[in-house]
Amino acid sequence: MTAVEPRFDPVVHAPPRLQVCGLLAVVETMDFATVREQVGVSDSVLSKHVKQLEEAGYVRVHKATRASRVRTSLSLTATGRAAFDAHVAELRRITGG
Amino acid sequence: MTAVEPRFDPVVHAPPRLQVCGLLAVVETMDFATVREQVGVSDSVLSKHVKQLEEAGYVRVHKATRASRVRTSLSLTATGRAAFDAHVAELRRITGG
DNA sequence: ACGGTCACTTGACGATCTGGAAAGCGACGG
DNA sequence: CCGTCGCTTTCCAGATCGTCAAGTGACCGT
Repeated sequence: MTAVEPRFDPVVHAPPRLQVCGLLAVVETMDFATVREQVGVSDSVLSKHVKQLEEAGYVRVHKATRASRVRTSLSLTATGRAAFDAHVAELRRITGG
Repeated sequence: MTAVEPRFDPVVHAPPRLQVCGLLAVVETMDFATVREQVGVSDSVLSKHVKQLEEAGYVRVHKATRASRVRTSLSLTATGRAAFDAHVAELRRITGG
């Protein structure tokens, strides 16, 4: 529905969020903790970036009880994938991909 | 798995500077005015970004009198090209390219 | 039931970064 | 001289960022 024209998306472009999107782009879902380790940031930092991605409608946050603990898992929404793809396309264009 | 450590270069990563580097990467030299038009920013903004790239040793600024006017032309230094290439490689890695 | 721990979340805060507007500046051209 | 061109610099106000500390809710051991 929402036409995603290739352009710079500041929500996606910030390094930590670009990494999160990049990780989520190749899997169906990834645990909060795993993303945090891969990105190499603190809980609070990841939490804040995830919140921004969530508010932009790019990431879905799912909480489920696993191993007697509430674990948070993240996944890209269709909108998020579109935004990420568009942004990557734009990056390639700019960087002479 | 060890946490992936992204070597983002903040000097190159900012949108306007990424664009400047992208432009300069495919030509030997480009006029200040042409870069300004391509990037779509004001004189002052471009000037400030160019200054940062220059201080990082990524861009060389050359002033020459042409048509009775001092024209400024920009070009990537070897260091700048290396930094840009490395950054683009990092972007591709992160974005799954 | 109660304190402690886990897995995040939120708030406070200082530091950094940006772009726009406008004044500055050196080199011509009239 | 004075004005214009082509940037440069300064001032400013807003946005963003990461750190640290405190907060929240669920669950576990005692």
